[in-house]
Amino acid sequence: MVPTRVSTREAVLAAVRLFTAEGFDSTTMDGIAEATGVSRRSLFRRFGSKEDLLFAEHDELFETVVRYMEASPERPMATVVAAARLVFQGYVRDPEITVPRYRLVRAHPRLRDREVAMTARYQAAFSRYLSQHAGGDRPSLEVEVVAAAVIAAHNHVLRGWLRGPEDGRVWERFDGAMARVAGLAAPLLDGDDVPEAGPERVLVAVYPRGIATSDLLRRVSDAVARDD
Amino acid sequence: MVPTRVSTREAVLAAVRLFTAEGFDSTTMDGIAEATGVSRRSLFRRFGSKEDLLFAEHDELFETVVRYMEASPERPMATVVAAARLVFQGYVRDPEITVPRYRLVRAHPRLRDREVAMTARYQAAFSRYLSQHAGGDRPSLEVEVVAAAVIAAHNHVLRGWLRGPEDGRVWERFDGAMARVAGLAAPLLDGDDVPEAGPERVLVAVYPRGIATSDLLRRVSDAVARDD
DNA sequence: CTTACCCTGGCACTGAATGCCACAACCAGG
DNA sequence: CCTGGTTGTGGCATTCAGTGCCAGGGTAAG
Repeated sequence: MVPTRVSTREAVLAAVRLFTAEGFDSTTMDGIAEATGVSRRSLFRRFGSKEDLLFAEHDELFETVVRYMEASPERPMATVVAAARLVFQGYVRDPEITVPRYRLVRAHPRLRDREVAMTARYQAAFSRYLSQHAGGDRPSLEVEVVAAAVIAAHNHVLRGWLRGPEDGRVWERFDGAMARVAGLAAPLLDGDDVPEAGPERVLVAVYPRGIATSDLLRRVSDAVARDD
Repeated sequence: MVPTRVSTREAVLAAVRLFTAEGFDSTTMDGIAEATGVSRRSLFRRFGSKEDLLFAEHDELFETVVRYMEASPERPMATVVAAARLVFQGYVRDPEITVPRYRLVRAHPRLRDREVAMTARYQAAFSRYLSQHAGGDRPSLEVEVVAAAVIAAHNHVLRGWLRGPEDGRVWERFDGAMARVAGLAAPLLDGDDVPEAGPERVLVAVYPRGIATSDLLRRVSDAVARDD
């Protein structure tokens, strides 16, 4: 095993500094190679592309999170929330990278897309995990909505922190948001799809003529849910 | 106004065909230029990049959807659901592009990221719209979760359709999923639904106990549609 | 007709990204 | 010690996406 010349973190840090100083587009891989002391060729080999370099340590975190979930076969929803916590911690613990990167991301649509892809990967991983532990072959609508909600809540709190990293109440905000989402998720992940045989029921709905069909369906959905 | 040499749709269609035949990476912009009869330079000017070319008509749809929402100041949640319906329709109505593109997207991580960025744009637009109509300066946690849920439900049904476009029940599935999400959203969002005055109608439905909620919603939807 | 505008195409150039090859460091087992 | 396999590394050449610049041509307004 040949040890790598520089750690991932060192390379990312150097890249973030250069991007911030000179702008993302103006910074060349030659420049980064010179700054890190690693050849241009090796940078491409290890990190794939200039954009990927900026998110390299985040990719490593993703691997960690996936392994964590795979090792947690019980209480799926709690595991997903804990996984989201790991991700959040990945940001909060390393503001030296994540905060300036957030500024770059906001200014650069291309980098923004790259970060969005990152969170989508988490969302897909959460969906897959929840689906497997519900015994489904493909993620159900409910599972995907829950995963999306967890990610949305995570990102909501995260963006707040990234705008003002001095905030001391981040973790309370995070746990509060997750509790809110978990409360939503519980009824979604439990009942619903157990079509048991039995006598018929009657639904009577009174509603204004001209109501949007989607609104009516929502009301019916609520009524049925209350009745179950 | 000088008319454009080829329509966006023609260009996208040509690109999709080339990508499918030769592979995305092996297809050069020179090749696309030759196939469309437009110079390489003009392709870059109009579509930005090789990836963007593949999603060009989708970008136009996005503009349409945003304008639609801006023109709908009432009943925000119903508007968002209708907007999602527009997006869904954009896919279903043009399988010649969307279905082969889906295959490309599944095979190419880079293209997948690009598509994810697309849906993220919708999600952000939905959040912004809901937030404005709730009188907030920034989207609240609730608003962002609802937007994420709508997008997740949309994508869930969409992926099902993309895997098997011959499915005749897509719209029922879509409306069922949206009704489910709208049911979730109602308690999350505050003053969104003021039941308007007007003559009322009565719906009586008889159905087996234990029926899947989505099935029930579909039946109700059909009945209302017949009655309108 | 003339002016302004805008879409178009050609050309040259930068730089990201990849394939190929050689080299150096480490780790077996003989 | 050395020998072969593995793995990270650097140099070199090449392809091609993407951009800036400029020139032509067609359209609409004055």
